[in-house]
Amino acid sequence: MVPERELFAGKAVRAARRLIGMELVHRGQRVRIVETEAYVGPHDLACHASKGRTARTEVLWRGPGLAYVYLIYGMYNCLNVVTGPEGFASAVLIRAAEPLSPGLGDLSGPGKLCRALGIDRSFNGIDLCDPGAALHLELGPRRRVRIASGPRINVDYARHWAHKDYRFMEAGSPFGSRPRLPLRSRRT
DNA sequence: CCACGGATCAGCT
DNA sequence: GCTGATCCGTGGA
Repeated sequence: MVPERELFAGKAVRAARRLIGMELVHRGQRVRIVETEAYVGPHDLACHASKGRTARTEVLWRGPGLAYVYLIYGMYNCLNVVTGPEGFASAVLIRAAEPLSPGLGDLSGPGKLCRALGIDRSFNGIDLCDPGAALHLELGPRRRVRIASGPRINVDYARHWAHKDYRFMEAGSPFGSRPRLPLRSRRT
């Protein structure tokens, strides 16, 4: 079952927490999300929306539940879920997942996850809440997860925004990216 | 037109 | 811990 779009229509931090434990499905391959980062809006210097609306980032303004896929360092793709009320540009980066289908290999990083699932920029704008979409989300089995938080990775340029605890990970998961998060931990 | 830097990763030290 | 690979998006001239 796909998640309600409303789950992503609020603040990015809330969506980032809720995405932990959800599953991504592409061509019959299935993964379980264990790590996310929130990019909370145009005022967040680490959020691509802070640079203004461009052809690349336009999907961030189109509404919650859509995929924002961009190329980083010339060689890796990163998958995000657009969040917030329509017109408030924010998103959640999917950083790592646990493989549920055989043969997927290591998904412990945003670039690796996209490479393993074959996600590239042609998926930009796809509706992740549409069960018929080539790539979509599904609610996993309902289960309580402990979530640890810490600062986002590689956003040192974002001044005080770099220190905010906008990175979330299933506590103790061996499938997250490094560095691990022994930080704050709380049940949701 | 051109220069610069990045929401990464693998491979090394 | 550090570095290079690799190329698009952006901003300035």
